[in-house]
Amino acid sequence: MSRNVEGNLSGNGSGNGNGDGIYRSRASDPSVRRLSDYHRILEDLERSGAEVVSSARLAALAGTNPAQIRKDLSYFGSFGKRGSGYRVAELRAKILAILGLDRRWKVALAGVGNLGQALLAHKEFSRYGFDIVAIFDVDPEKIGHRIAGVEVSPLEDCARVVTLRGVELCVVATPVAAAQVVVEKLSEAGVRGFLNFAPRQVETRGKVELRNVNLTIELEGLTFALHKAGR
Amino acid sequence: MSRNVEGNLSGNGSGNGNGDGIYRSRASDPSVRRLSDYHRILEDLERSGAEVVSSARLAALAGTNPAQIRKDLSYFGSFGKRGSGYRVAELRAKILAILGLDRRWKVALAGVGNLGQALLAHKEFSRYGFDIVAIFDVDPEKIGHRIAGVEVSPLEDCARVVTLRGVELCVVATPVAAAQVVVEKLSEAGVRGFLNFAPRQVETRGKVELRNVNLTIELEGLTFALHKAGR
DNA sequence: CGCTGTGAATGTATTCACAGCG
DNA sequence: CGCTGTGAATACATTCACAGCG
Repeated sequence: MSRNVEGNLSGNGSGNGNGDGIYRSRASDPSVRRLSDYHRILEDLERSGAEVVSSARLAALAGTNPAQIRKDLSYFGSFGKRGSGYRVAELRAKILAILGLDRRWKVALAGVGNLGQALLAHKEFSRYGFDIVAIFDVDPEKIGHRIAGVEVSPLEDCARVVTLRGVELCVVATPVAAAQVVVEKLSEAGVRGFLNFAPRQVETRGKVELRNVNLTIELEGLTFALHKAGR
Repeated sequence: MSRNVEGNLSGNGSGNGNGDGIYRSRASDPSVRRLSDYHRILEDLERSGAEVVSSARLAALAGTNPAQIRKDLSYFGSFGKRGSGYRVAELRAKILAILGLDRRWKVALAGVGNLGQALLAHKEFSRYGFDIVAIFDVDPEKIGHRIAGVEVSPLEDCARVVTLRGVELCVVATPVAAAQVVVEKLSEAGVRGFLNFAPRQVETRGKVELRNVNLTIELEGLTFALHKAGR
C-alpha cells in the first residue's frame, strides 16, 4: 500500500506508478506544470496570429526566463529552429501531445456538493478534453437525478458504471470521510487517476496516480506571507 | 511592475513582497504548505484524544518522513521534548500562529460564477478563519443581490467597499479577461493578498502576495503521467 | 548573426546521521 | 534510552554560458 510520499498538499503526489514510460525524460513535476502554462500562452499567441515565438518572448509571457523554457522543452525533444525560434502552432501541438491532451478523457465526478457542482459546470474541463461521463454520490436524494445531463449513480454501482462508460479519471469532491472509500472502490474498478479535493491524505494501491488540491492551503499560504511580513 | 517570476501555475507565485518579516526563517514554500497539512492532522489527533505525538508518527500520517517534519518545525523554533515528542494541542496552536491563522481574515470574492458560488459556500474557509465580507461583480443582473448574506457590489465601488469593510484578501474567480483589472483595482484599494483562479498570469505592483490555482493543470498532471506510462 | 539546445555551475529542498537533552 | 534539533551530505531544480546549427 503506497502512501504517496513525495509531493503533497495542495499540488502533488504523483503516485509512483511509473510503468516504463514512452519518454526517457527526466522532466521534473514543476517542469511539466509549466508546460501546461506554455500551452495556454501558445493558444493566445496562435489566436493573435503569431507564427513564431522565441524562448525569450515566451518567457516574458509566462513570467519565467528563457533558459527555463528551453530546458523544459528539451526534456521532450527539440522543437525550435536556431536563429528564429519556435513555430507557434507546431509547438502548441507538440505540448498538447506531451501532456496527453491530444485525445479526450472520460472522467467521473464523486460527490455532488457545492464544489462538485461547480466543477461539473467548469467549462475549462471540457475545453481541454475532459468529459464528465459519470457522477457518484451516496445521498438518496441525489441518486437518479440528472445533473448537466449525467445521471447520478449510487457509489455501490461504481464497478458496473466505470466499466460500462469507460471511466479513466475521477475528481473526488466528497466530504473528507468518504474520500478514502471512493478512491478504493474506483481504483478497484479500474480508474487510474484521481484528483482529490478532500483535505486528507488518501492511500492508494497499485499503479494509481493521485494528486491533491486543497483550496484552504492556498489561502493559508497568503496569510503566512502577510502575517510573517507583519501585515 | 513585478510579474511574479518564481513559482507559477497551479500552486504558486509568492510575490516578492518580503518586507522584513518577523521570522528570520528560511522556510521554503513547500515547507510552509506542509505545515498546513500537519495542522489538519494534529486537529484529528487532538479530537481522538492523543496527548503527544512523535515526528515518526506524524510523518506516517502525513505521508512524509520524520526528518522532514523536524526540519520544517525547526525553521520556527523548537516545540518538542527530547525523548517523548510533541504535545499535540500545543504544537497545533503553534502552527496555527505561524500560519497567521490565530485571527480571522476579511476576504472579498470577485466574480460570482459557478466557481465563485461554490467557494462562497465552502465551509472550510470559514472554519479556518476566512470571512467573506464583500462580493464584487460587473454583471448588472447580480449587483445588489445578496448571496450567502453578502450584497454583490459593482467593481467600480471596490475602493469604497474595501476600506469600509476592511478587506484584506481577495479570491479572484472571474473570467480570464477580468482578472488583471480586478487585481489592479483591489490592490490599489489596499488588498494585500490574492488567490487567483483565472488561468492567466496576472501582474502585480508593490508588496502584494499572489498565488494561482489552476484546476485544469492538476488534471493535466494526471493525463501526462498516465499517457507517459502508456495507459 | 540570432537563436536553440545542453553540459556545467549554482541555488534549493530533502534526507542522513548523530550530538545532546529530558 | 528515545526522541528532538540540526549541521553535513545528497538529491533535485534552475540558471548560466557557450558551442553549434539555420
